[in-house]
Amino acid sequence: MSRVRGSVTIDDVARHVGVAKGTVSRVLNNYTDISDGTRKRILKAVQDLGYQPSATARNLKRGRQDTLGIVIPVGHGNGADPFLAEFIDGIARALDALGLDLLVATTHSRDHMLQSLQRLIARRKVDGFIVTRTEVDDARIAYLQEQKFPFVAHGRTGDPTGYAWFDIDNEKTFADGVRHLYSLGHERIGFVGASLELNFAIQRRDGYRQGLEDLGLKHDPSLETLQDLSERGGYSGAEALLSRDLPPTALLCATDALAIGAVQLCKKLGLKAGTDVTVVGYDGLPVGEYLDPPLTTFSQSAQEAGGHVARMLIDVLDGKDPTSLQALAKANLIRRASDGAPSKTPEALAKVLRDRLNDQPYSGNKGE
Amino acid sequence: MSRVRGSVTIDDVARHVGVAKGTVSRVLNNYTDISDGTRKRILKAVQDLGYQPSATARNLKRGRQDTLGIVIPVGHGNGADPFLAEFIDGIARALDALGLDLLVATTHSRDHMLQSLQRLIARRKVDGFIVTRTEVDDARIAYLQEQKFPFVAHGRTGDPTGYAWFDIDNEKTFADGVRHLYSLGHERIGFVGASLELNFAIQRRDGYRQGLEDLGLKHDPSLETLQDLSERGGYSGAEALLSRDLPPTALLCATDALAIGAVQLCKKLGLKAGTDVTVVGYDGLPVGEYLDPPLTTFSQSAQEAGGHVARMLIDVLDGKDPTSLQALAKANLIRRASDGAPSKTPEALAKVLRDRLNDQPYSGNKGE
DNA sequence: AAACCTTCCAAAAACGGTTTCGGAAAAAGA
DNA sequence: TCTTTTTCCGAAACCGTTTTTGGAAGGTTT
Repeated sequence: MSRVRGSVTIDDVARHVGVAKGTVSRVLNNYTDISDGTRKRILKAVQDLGYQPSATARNLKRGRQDTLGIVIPVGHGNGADPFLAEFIDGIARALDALGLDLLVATTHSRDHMLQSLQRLIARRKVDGFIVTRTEVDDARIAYLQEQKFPFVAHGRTGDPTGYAWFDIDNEKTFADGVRHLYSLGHERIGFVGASLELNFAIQRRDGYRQGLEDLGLKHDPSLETLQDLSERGGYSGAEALLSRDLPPTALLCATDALAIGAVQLCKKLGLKAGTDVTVVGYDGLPVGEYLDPPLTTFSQSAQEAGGHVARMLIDVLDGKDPTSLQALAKANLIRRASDGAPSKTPEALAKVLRDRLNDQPYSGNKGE
Repeated sequence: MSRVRGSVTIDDVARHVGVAKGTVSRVLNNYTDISDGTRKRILKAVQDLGYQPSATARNLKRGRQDTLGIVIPVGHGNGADPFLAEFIDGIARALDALGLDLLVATTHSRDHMLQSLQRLIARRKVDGFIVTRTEVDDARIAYLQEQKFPFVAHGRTGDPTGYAWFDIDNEKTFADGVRHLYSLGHERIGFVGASLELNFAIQRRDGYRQGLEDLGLKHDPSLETLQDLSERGGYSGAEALLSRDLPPTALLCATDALAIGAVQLCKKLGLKAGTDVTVVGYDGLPVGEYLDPPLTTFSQSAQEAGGHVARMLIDVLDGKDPTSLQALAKANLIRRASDGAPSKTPEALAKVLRDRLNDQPYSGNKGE
């Protein structure tokens, strides 16, 4: 690869003005020990020549890159996460204001993710990391802590001490979700969750259980199912729960993708979400609005979250104690039309379903 | 911001082995004038010490960053583009294989986009750019060409000569779309397009017109409408077209977002897409599958496109003539359920609509 | 045996900035 | 007027690599 630009360097400026390059540098970095006269002359020359310092040279001397990194896991074949796109936008905006940049690496396996992290650190391409989709026991976080490399996590791990994180209060949100459903009249409330490796999956399930307990509802384990984090998973999960002897009248889902699959199953069974069965998701995906029925969901602003996390990381880099940087945000309920008062008792629902629940295989055309 | 790591440098390795650092460098860069003995000793030391060269120092000397840039426009408040997320993934994967990285900047206005470009170039943070969402008359491309800075465009401009690009054959795809609808039995086919600043908008409209001409169908300008690139735009566009005296029985939409809005309007009018009116989109958004009805659409693999573009840019950096790097890809029809044979003649449809088309305002809850 | 190649590597010079050090000139104090 | 302090800036060191230069040691030719 060729190097293209014979750009103007600090030496050119210095020569042009007739000063030492150190002087130019000092002017540009706002040192005070420069007379007004030379400062002006130098500034003018900089302007005239269109000089911009080379980030590389500066970084070399300063030992800092002015670049933050994010390593994003791209799922097992499923499309890219719409949440992440907005999240990245939020980060990029916050960084832009400070003249920092964002390096994005994608990874497709756990090993590869660690490798990328190592490479970026060892080659000193970034000053810090943003870690997303934390797992209960997260190898990346362990590694970064061990290396004492600055980072901020979006989401917590099983042991959320000793590092900076920003997270949604999943427990509270899902407890609120249960409360909401109860206030609509539901008493048998099912939970379609995700595999417990991801920490938020645990938190959301716990929130669900806590919500039941708060209301004095009995926790029925048969009303809880853990599935793949996909529409397909939501489909199977809903199928499992609705085929119980006494099915739930409402399904609280850990993510919108799961909820979309659940709605899909209802449709197959001739059940209308929002009236026959209530389905609530989480993520606030914009597209939820165009589903039939429009999906009721919990939402956080991914963009705000990104900005927040970015600013936290900058604080860490500025030397703030990571331990003191831990923030919990709230998600808000967006009521659209997939929730409502139960139109049937669980018993009545069971009766309707017994007739229909024969063989209704999943029929999306995504997976295999 | 603190600099954190006192990592091992090439000097450490050299001292450890007892050679000059230049020698270590030559070993690591596969020079041939090193005896097998010292080569082995050095390699071992590198291994033992866990030495990784500093990207910054190397870049400074080589004048190359091993980093590519992408500046992505984030729309006017609408959510992040799901296409871009996959596109970026495709790029990142291709780069990863070569040890390159991707710098992502987001911008929210035209001016700001140029600024970002300038900054990244002047500070020499990237070796080349990937430009997305080309406009007919694209300031970014003009700037990059003027600066002779390497780049590849995803999509063409009005004058697609003199630079490397990768694009979908929009004309052909949309002509095919018309043909498909005609083969289903439609003869009055409407087009819901997007504002003509974006180059693909022109191409798609032209393809629509070409398709009509190929089939000997008369082009009726009143069956063509240009809208904002959003669900809301699709809604208004469909509304406009369906309220013609002799409405179309099929709507070909320039993007999925438009198609989603069009389906939304149909629903409001009590029309079922796929039977009463046919709606076809473009983008292959995964979520289209979960709409009611599942959306028929044209699809290209965003991930493949990203990989392709990345490899093209690397070719450019390797000195290939950009002019010789221009590729046209095909999009494929994904038939789901929003298309079908017309159930009514345009006259019959008009009659049904006259009764219903009173005041059915747009009722999404996104924008206002 | 002198002259000439090779082979291999040390030393030093970049790359383009920032930062430290120190000293000349000007200003202030005695 | 002579010292002391400030103000301002030049010179040089440094960041961690790559690349150029040149030369010592050994092997080949004449």
